[in-house]
Amino acid sequence: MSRVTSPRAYPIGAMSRETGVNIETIRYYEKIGLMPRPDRTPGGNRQYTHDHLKRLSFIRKSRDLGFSIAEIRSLLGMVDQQEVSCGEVHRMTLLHLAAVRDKIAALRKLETALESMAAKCARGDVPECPVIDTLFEKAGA
Amino acid sequence: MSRVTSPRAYPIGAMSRETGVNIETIRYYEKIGLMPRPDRTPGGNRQYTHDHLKRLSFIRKSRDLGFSIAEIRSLLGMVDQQEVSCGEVHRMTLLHLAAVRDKIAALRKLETALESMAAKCARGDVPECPVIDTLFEKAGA
DNA sequence: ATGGTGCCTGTAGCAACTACAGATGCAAGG
DNA sequence: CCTTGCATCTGTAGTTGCTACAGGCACCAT
Repeated sequence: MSRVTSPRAYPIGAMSRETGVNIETIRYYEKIGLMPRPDRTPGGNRQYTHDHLKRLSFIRKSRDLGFSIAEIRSLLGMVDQQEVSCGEVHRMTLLHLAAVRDKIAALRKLETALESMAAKCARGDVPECPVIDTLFEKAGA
Repeated sequence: MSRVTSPRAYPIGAMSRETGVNIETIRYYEKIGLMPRPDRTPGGNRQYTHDHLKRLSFIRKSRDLGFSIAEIRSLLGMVDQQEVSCGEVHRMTLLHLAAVRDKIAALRKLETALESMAAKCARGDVPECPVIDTLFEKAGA
């Protein structure tokens, strides 16, 4: 049995399996320039290296953290130019954090509104529905 | 001076002003069948009634509460058929509430992750950036 | 050689709008 | 009556971040 812990070249399916990014998405990242074009086999199949894998994994993690493609592009841009300004990265992270917190706050308000709407509900199969009424309230009249 | 508190017909701009829904979006709602086609002036301009206004306002509020177009379509469907099942509306509201809570929980995790990443940061203009390192960590190796 | 995956390109679709371009409508002032 | 200028009109394309085909070769094991 051969130990294949770190194969020389990964086909796209392996990349997908390793990172959890789906194949179409990997090709999409290539198309939009987030992932570099890899070498091809004589037949035209993509052959990725371990560096590609690391990069794709970076992208995946960043996406999971809610960074936009544009933000990731900018992070990777710094990495690629080997000019990572940690201050800049920190700034981006805080900006993103603030956006996340805003979203949480907005969703909490929404949660409260939905709760109070649902609480009013008699839940019967009656035509007078407090939820619908609430939505129609002060409808610009 | 004439009191124009409730004009007979609203042009699209008035609808937009009253509801805060922007003009293109109103036309879009018409195209996808959420808003009915209004009468037109001889020249072809849309002329909305107060009922249209109420409906658009309903849509706006529902969107603000995070209901999807599909959900709103279903709510309005019940209204249109004058068969509002309050139990059904209640069920939809709770479902939506659950989705909102899930989103909040996910964002909280994300918040924590971003906080801890940002906290590690020396913030200097150094090439070694803890944030970048974190993102590259365990990159599938 | 052949079978069955795996991979290829290219296009179209999803949500829910937004942003034009280029052409009219309409209402008020002169 | 006519001009001026904002309001609207239609239709198409762009946005974000993918996903889902269709129709066709590549690759590898037997």
